[in-house]
Amino acid sequence: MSAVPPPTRPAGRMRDAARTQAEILDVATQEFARQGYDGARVDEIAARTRTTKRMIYYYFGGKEQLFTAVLERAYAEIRRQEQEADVEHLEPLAAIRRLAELTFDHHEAHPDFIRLVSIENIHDASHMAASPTLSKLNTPAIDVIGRILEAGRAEGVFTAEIDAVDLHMMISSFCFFRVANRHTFGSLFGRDLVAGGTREHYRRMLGDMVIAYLTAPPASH
Amino acid sequence: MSAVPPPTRPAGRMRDAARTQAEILDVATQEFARQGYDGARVDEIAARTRTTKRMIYYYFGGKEQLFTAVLERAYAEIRRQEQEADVEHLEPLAAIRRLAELTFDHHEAHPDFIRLVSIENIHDASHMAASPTLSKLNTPAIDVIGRILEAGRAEGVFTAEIDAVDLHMMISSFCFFRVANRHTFGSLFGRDLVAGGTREHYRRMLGDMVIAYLTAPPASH
DNA sequence: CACGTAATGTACGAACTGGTACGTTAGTAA
DNA sequence: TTACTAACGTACCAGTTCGTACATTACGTG
Repeated sequence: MSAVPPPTRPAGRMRDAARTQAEILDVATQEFARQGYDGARVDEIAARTRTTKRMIYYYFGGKEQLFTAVLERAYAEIRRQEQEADVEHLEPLAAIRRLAELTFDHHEAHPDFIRLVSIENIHDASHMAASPTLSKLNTPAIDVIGRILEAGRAEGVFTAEIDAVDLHMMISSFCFFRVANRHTFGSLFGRDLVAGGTREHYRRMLGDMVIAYLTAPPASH
Repeated sequence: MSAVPPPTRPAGRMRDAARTQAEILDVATQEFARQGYDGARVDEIAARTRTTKRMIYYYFGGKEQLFTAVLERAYAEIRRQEQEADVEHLEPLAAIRRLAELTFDHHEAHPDFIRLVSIENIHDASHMAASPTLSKLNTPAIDVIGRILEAGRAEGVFTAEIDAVDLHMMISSFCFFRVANRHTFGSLFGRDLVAGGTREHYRRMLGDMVIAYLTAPPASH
């Protein structure tokens, strides 16, 4: 019978500022996403870390700044993935559908991020407003959409008069709602929007919706 | 110089259970919507009431049950308004557009309700799940959409194969996102989705989107 | 190998927060 | 009028929660 082994640290340096900070951010992201800003506990975040609460204040200053740091890292990751998206070599119709699908997949793959955004909206985006990093965040996705829209209109396949930001909003709202509101929606209508087999169904619905809007005969507007 | 007058009660009975409960629910709705569940303070709710904290526990039992009661009343009000909607005398196309507009207007008019739903989703709809009132809530809007869809297909104007719940989701997602995410969206893209002059713009966009989807030529699906 | 500093751990406190024990009063029915 | 109960108020507590003072140690540098 061996005693419970003491919690082993990952090999390497015992003191590693970068790793400690990253670990705190990882745990804090989970904790904030699951419990909300006020629901999350600094002690709980610390306990789930290899280090102590002292380090949270040492590196981040406080709960508020920790949450801001969590948001900043989450958005940075989004932007990174957005820049990887390569759809501009496609025909405008295919490009838009592909972009919508990438947005769709991204929302489904990052429910914690969706929750953080919901939480930040409950707080009137006060952390974002106070963060130079976040308020000056440029979003490459908008430029991509803008160029596709331009190409599509030049070719005559897009009839709708909509700009890039609004189209991005249309796509995001569908993807965001499906993930963010799945609990109340499921409870009210008995339908799990994120259930296994439904993914392709909603993915196609989104693409069809966006394409239908962009290509609708002008009469119906 | 007269002293500050003691807080005068509204005329009538001094002790009125129904009025006290309603007042607590009013304040609690505001407080929960603005601060979130964990951010809201029972003491603060009580302080903003004509009565004391003791009454909250007397009538509702605790913070958790108070939040559930707030949710129940908010959803009851929604259902009441849904039942007033009278669109089935219209042509299918006009009926759907009108229904979408009513949903749109309702979301814009009740931002507190939107926030409560966001908050409840952060908590995985646990209060709804525990409330018999809320989990057995039937939603007349779905039946209305179902009948309009049927009529529209019978007339041949609707080509899309979509059921009532999914169409409701499509409409709700647009309306919900616009209100719920206006803060982060505004911060990121510098566009206020709920600004004064933009209402008609987004209202039309929603209607066009839904109609375009429902009437799109089958080839594009 | 000494030494300075960044990095870390321990212990603790002040304020807050949900909840309750206990006492009081307005309204009502007989 | 009297007596009873629903409705209400005050004071308080126990546990929690963010934050910090102080001590300590690993690690790079010369």
